[in-house]
Amino acid sequence: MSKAPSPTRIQKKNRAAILEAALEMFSTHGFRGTTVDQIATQAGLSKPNLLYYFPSKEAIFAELMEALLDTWLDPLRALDPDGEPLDEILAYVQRKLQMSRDFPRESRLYANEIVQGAPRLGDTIATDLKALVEEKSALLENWMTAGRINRTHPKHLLFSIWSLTQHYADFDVQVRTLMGDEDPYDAAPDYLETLYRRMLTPRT
Amino acid sequence: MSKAPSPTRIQKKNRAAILEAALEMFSTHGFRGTTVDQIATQAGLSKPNLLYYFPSKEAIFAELMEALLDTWLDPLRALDPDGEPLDEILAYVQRKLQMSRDFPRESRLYANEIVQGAPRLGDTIATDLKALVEEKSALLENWMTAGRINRTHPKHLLFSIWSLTQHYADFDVQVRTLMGDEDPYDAAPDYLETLYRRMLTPRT
DNA sequence: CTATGATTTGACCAACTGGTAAAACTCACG
DNA sequence: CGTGAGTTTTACCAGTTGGTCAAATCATAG
Repeated sequence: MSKAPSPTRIQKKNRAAILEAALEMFSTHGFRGTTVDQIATQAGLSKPNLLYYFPSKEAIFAELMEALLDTWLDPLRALDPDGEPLDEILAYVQRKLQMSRDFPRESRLYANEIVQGAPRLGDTIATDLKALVEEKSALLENWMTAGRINRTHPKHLLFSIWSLTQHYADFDVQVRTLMGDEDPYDAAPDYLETLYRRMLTPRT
Repeated sequence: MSKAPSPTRIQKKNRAAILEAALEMFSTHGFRGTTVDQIATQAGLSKPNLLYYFPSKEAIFAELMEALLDTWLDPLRALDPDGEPLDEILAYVQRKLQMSRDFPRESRLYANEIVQGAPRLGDTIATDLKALVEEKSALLENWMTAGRINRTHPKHLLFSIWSLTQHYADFDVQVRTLMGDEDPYDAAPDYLETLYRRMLTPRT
């Protein structure tokens, strides 16, 4: 069996600092646009020192991506089959919007990766994400068939939720430039709630 | 006055080939992720030969961006104050969706730039785009005040249109992976039309 | 054909980048 | 305090990259 060497206090601190710095840099400059030196400096280390903690630039990115995906799908997983459909969906939208506000860098890291064709992520999308999406769109389909929400295309519904919420993180610069003083997140929750309520409330 | 040397046949052909190749590479690998050699090869030229037509990698990118922005805003410019509000908006949505289908690389190029903080575009957004957005959101505001469409936040309305339509180009890999055989653009027009119709049709 | 400007190429370079090796230092623990 | 593992630094390297330059080649008007 492989012995897991328990990390020292310094290891824990430095690995965390590196991942934090890497998230900052990768999310704004992309993988190729980020240098190991930049990450090291941002983390307060020298380049060889950083490479003492991670074997390569790729390894840092990979670890970041893995952690990201795990938390990224949580809001969707939480969509409860036993809840009230409209409430469940609206709550999902708000959770997703909250993630854009709280973890914009993670959102941009993901966006960067997908826009460039998901070169380091393709498999995970095709398996984990795909499975989850199939499960949840079947659930949406059932709710529609039962007449509990308006009929529409379940997958496009999911895409629209992702796109609308992540837009506030991914296009943050543009959104803020165009909104001036007004904080985008002041009106966004209301806007999205209204949108999906009108979209999905069953016609009586 | 500066004399504009009229481009030869070869110049026209090669400059076009370079811009086409650069669009392909920049949109999938980003600025830093693309090498001049890659662009040259893709365009069927040698690297020094490419640099005979453009002074630098930056210059290629800049020319691409300028051309992009011009066409990118056309659909919004076409929003007609004298048209029937709901029809105008729905038509705008479809035009934008059509652009995602026809020019996905341009959409991804733009997305790449914005996600990374618009380092080479900041000014244009703050001036040209901002002016256009102010004008059109005032128009939307008027339509709402006149009760011709449901009241909502005009800028968030615009953001939502951009995000929903561009998502199909920017996240193309993810969308197609999750939809399997089904072509996303089969159902997308209908989905978006329904969404905005329900969202905006005035309550009688 | 030929001269002249337009185009293309091969050789090259300096800066940068990811990564390595080994020496030097630090720190916890007996 | 001493000692060995854990940590950090200095020096370095090989490959890549954006870009230059002068020579070679090509196209075409006269």
